[in-house]
Amino acid sequence: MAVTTKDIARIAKVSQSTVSRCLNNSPLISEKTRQRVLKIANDLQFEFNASARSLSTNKTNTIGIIYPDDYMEFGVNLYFGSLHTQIREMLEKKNIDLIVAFKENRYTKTDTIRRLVSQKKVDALIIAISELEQESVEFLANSSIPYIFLHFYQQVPSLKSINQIYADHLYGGYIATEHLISLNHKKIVCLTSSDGHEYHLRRQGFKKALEKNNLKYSDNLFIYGDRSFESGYEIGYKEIDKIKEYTAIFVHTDMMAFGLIEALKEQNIKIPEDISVVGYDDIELANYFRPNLTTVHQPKEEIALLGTERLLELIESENKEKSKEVVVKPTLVIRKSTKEI
Amino acid sequence: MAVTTKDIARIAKVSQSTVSRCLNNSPLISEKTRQRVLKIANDLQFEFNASARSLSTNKTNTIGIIYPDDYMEFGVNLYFGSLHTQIREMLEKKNIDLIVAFKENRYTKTDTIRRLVSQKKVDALIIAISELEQESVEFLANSSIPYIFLHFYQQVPSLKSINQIYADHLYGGYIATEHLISLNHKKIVCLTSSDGHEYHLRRQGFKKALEKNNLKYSDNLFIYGDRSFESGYEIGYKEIDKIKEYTAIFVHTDMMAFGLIEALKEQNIKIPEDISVVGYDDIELANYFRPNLTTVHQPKEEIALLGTERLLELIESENKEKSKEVVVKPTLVIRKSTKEI
DNA sequence: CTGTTAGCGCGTTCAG
DNA sequence: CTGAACGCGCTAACAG
Repeated sequence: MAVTTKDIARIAKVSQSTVSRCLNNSPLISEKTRQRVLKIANDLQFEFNASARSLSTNKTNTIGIIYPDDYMEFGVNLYFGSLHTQIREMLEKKNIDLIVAFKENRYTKTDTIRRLVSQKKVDALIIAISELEQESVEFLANSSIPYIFLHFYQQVPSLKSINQIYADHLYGGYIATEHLISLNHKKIVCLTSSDGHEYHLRRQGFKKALEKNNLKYSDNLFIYGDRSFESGYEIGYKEIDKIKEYTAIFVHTDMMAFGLIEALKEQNIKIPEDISVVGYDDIELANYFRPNLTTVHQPKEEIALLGTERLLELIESENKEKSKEVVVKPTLVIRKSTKEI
Repeated sequence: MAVTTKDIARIAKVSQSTVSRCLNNSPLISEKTRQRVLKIANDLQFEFNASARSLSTNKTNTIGIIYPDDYMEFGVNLYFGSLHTQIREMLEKKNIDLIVAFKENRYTKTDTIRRLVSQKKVDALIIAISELEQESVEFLANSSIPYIFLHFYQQVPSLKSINQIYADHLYGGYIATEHLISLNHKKIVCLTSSDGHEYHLRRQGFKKALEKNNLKYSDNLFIYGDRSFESGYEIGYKEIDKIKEYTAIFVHTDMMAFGLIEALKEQNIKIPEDISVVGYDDIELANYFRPNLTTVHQPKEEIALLGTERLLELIESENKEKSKEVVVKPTLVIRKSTKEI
């Protein structure tokens, strides 16, 4: 049987409330009884009953994180892995547990965010998905729970502003393209994805760079894939004629870039001699594939760090009104898949 | 403010316990009041307060999973990704939340398993690490909480047996080696890891296959790395002279195999023409790297499935006495990195 | 079928 | 400084 404060009280011959005070470092306790009680608690390996404590303090010491449904898909997983590491690190320091979840239960079709909050299972929520129904966003905004969006960048008109931190994808698209242009490439094509607002922004960055450099822009410059290795590979064959007309290609996910490169290699097209390739994400794999991929580094560590910091601040300060948006800039990592012409 | 059963009771003009009964599908409630109460609860988007409920039922509807500390390292992450997917799937059906944790808090140096159990934060525990202090194992065995070890295969002498499910690594080592032998390879070397009991077993399987086929075995046939891509790559250079003496190499992790292959390619050694390579793990990446890797498939989906199934069974049946060990066999996936000579 | 009561383990007044 | 008493929200006897 688990040991309770009552048990300790009986053994120490004090009241249960005294035990509670000792264990919570209340100042109004004599040093002597504190020592005695602490010793007993220690000997018995006492731990508070989390439910009871939560019930009376209204704090669970648990936070929830909502991951995208395709979290476990290859590539996505890689992307979030390092984010998760950062978050873990910070929570560990505060001894906060982490419930991982997805926005919807696929069987019962219930909204997990709403459930976790309403059930008071978590003290705060990290939303690590980039798209969320307005309804859920409003629910959160109207609830009293602290939350932070990582990777969210859509305005919800009915709300002034929400706590969020995200990368500047337009800028990422811009610097990738600028890099190619600086290497004298003038014929640049783009492999992107039709779903996901971030890809839209990356396309805009691409366009902006072209226009700034007086290169001709057209919607025709986009080839659409689904972000996966397989998709890149397939397009490397299907669209080979089109791709051959260009000297450089900007691919909107590293995984697609790897697939594409593989297909091109198989068709005896050399990277970067025949065509330069820039990826996006900078997943760890970019170091392993040959040629090492030049890519846009997503500042995931920074996002996780700043986001979690902010969240902990919100939890502790009870000062939930001030909402804050932070935009962080991606950077370009130049490796071996791009070359001057 | 959150709505409680008391609020509903007030509105419905019944007692709080009636509300509780309705919401818990108690048979002793008239259809009429049930409908009325349910409607109100629904309109108010009522959810039970998890802490209060746990406190009185002694169930949290949350289970914990303990991952290895290097979870986020590349490769390990990949390995556990698909395991996680399976687990999620099953828990979702039962509407059980998942707390992910590591066995020790690196800051406070406290034992997470003990804490989660003692605090009663979880109803059950999945231990997805392959090594654990005997002390913790005993703690679990003596606690009344259901738990299951995935990937554990060490006997704890003081205990009769524990709930565990694991892959047969000796067999895995055996079939990989047998495959090479069946392709007429007689000079086979092995790239393994010194830490981790599973690698020891894989080496034993290797030895067994050699001996069964009357091939000379010696401890000299082992090269030791640290399981990473980098390690495989480095060894591909450092040990090149040794490796060249063999026609096949059995590498104990896919990631090391990829690193090794890369290094060999750079030295103009062709796979599989010059040397056949068999990996171990069958991570998804094995489909992407060229040549596609022949490897031993870890039955991770099966482990996750059987393990979680068993755990849910334990939770529901309260029948925790019967412990059970399940061993699952890995299989060989033949791709392009091995060749007959 | 329904209401009343006690209790889960802990924090927190309120007295002393 | 300490103890008695109450409440957090819910389930589970026990009476009717």
